[in-house]
Amino acid sequence: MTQFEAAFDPKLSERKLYDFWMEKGVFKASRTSGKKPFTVLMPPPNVTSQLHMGHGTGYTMQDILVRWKRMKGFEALWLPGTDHAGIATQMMVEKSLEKEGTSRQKLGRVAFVKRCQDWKEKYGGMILDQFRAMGFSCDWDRIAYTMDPHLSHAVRQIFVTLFNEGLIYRGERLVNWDPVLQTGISDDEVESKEVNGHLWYFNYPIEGSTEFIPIATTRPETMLGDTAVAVNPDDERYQHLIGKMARLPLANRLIPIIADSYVKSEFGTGAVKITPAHDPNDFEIGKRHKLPFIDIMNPDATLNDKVPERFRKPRFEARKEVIRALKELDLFVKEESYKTTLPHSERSKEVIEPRLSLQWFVDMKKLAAPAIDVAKDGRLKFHPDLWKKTYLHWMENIHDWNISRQLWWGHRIPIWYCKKCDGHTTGMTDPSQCSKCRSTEIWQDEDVLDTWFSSWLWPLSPFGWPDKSNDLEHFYPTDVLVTAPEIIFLWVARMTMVGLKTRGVAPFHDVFLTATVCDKQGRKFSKTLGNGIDPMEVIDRHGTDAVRFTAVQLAPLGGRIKMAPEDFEAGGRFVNKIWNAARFIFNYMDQSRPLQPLDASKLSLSEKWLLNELAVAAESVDKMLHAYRINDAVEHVYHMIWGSFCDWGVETAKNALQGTDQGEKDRTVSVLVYVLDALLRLASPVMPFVTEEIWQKLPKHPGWDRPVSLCIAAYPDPTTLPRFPEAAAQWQRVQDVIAGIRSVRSQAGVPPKQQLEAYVKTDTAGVTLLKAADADVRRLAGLSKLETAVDLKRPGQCLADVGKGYETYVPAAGLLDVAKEKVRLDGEIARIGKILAGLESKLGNASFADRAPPDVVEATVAQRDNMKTQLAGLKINLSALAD
RNA sequence: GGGGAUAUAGCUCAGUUGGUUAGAGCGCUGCUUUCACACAGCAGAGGUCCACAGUUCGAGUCUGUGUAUCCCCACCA
Repeated sequence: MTQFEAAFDPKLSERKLYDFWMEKGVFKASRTSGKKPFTVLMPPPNVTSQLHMGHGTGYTMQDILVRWKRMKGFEALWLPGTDHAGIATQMMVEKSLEKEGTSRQKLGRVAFVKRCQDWKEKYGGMILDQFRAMGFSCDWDRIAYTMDPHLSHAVRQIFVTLFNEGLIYRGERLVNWDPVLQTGISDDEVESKEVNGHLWYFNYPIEGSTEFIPIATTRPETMLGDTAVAVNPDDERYQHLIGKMARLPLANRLIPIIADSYVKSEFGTGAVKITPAHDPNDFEIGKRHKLPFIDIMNPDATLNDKVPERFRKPRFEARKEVIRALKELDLFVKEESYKTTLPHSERSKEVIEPRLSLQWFVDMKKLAAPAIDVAKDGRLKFHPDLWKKTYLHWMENIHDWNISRQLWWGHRIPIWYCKKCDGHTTGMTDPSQCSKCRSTEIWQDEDVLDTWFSSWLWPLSPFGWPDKSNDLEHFYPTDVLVTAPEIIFLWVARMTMVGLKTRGVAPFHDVFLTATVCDKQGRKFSKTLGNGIDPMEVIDRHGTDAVRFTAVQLAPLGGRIKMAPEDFEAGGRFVNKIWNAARFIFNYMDQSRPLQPLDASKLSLSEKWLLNELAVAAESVDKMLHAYRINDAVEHVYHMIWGSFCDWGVETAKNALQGTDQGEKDRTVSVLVYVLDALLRLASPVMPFVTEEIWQKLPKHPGWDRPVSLCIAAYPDPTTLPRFPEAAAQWQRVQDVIAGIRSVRSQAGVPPKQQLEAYVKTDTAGVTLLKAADADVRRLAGLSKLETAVDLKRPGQCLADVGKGYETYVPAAGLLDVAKEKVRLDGEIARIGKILAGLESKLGNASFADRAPPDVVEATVAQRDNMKTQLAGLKINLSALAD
């Protein structure tokens, strides 16, 4: 006899079952199974990261989809992996070096890269262990890492391909320079933040005149790199100065006063200092007017030797020094408070310094065009749809992508420069001579590639691209990508572009953007706020199934998820409920008698209703999952199990189970097990552990398949599940009567234990139904006696419930509080009266009958009549109270 | 500055193409410790669906305006 413990122990069960799944290889995807593939790419987490509730929720959604498809008979592949996370990892390693009192410079490149690898080996696996704890059903045999040899090979291939097509080029540009990390970063790694700054006003003397030109700036220190002052060509105040020279204070250089329509006369003084090497706008103006570019900063954002010694300090100190110096010269005019938005580095949080440097770029325009098309014509869909606009907006205004990073951790740029000529050499193997002049004096670029330049190949490289592997042919394109909206540009858009470029097909047809997980105040989880929830901690407390269930139940399509640690209690209760329902059924199961197949001719009304509910629920779940409305699907599972199965199905079964008829007992258990089996299947993708634990104890039901694990058992198919719509509607009527009696009982303060008698006046069909369900009604409503008739005479003193198609009387001598009952009936009469009045006036409106569709009018009439009957019934009962 | 989203019960949210008496979970109140489960059962209270105007026989649902909150994008020194 199978043991059924009094309570489900997640800790014990989870480890055991995950090992069991691994051992049986149920998550492995095979190319040769003949099944249709369903492929999902796991967005590779950074090797450095820890599992947080964002992963917890987003990845659980993926797991649900994958498990669901697997059970539906697809060859489901969920591909796991990690990302080397260039900047993040390098930052972590540098920090730990700093603690040791050393630095990457002291260590040297080779040793430093080794340290990064060690770091990855040590900490890289932690998040994956946490994924196992979450029960994720990925194919671990296929795990990929962006620095794996064959993935690195793919990176090199795409670089070489794009370079040869002229889509990768080197240029001196103003890039977003992170002075802390000392590398350029892409536009997408920059975040604008509003800061309280100042606007300072200075005077620049005009050469050969006593006049001054006043300028305003938020960054006085950059004036040392000014190479012009610009005014609007139509600005009358400055017409006479255009073409003259100003003497740049402190630097003591002559700079021209130029006219450019970029300048807004109404802002500041209408005259702008131009620093082409340190401001993106000034850079453009500098190019237009062929101005000199003077770079006055070192990589760490201290001012360099292009400026007088006094100012060679960190940029913000230099700023103060410049102001002080201008005051000394009496050129300082005034200071105003000013709110402005400044670019900050996403990683180091430091203010970005626009810096002139030589970088490698990808020309994105050509790559973007097909990626725009697929989104527009629906080959690529977004869920929720509104993200399509965001995607298209970015694609249509795409900037070239700076892919070089002045880091050591990453894929080194496969370009060799020549000492003899200006040749750039690349190729799939390291060259030994310059491709242009054949010189052997060549050296490789010191920089590495942006991490995203490897992650954009995620739909390709793990499957073996650029080789034409069977895996690639089989699993590409993948099906759905589930990820956070923050990385639509960084990742989703770029994967789409490179997928189309290399394969001609978008790498997925659906993109599901997850909601952001926030605390109850709607603030994003952040380390500094300390408002985050540690998934491992809540798993420890409530179990993985509870965490998975709660996380996805709270997650609507898009938007925000407000989450608190105590929310997971709800999931825990649900797990407990399922466990106990199963345990109850087990108590009545006799292992010596085999389960019977479903026999529709022998089913009771309530059983037909329950089976019908199951079919309806399975259909809803299927529909919701297809639409990626995972929270709604989970909600349906919850209501089916708790509301329909436990509250009604199991309760009504108790009559037979606790009765004496052994045949009826066996038959009832068989029906319950059939439904339970289906429900475990239905819930398995969401709560894989508790469902498997129960399912393994369950004897095989002849109505179901029995593979080694529930994870690969057939998902309930709404098209083949039996349905009994008529019986379901009939049982609904019985439920109404039961609910009415319970309500009356509760309002009269009669304890549940106290048996009552009830008399129901109803139509012929109702009488037949209630007679058939006599035992059920008596049990569920707590009756010692139930009498039904069409022409039932109202007993004397009684409580009454008047509903649709029936009137119930409960003799209440000694129970009845006349005053209270009168208040209740008055309330009911008022409520029904109001509804009736509304319906009457609707029907009285001539244009309603005229214009509303006939079925609506018909329904309204029927409802009006129903209300009329109910109202009359209530009034009779009210007057009878006087008896 | 541009674009987008949201506003429904104390809280978090459902509410499909306009059409029966606007729903759920949590919380709250009352009754019940009946042998699956008190992590439970049963019953109940609680909503002028942000405001105003409009379209319509009919609006939580469609349109406009306003208000509030949030997000994304953007080079005004």
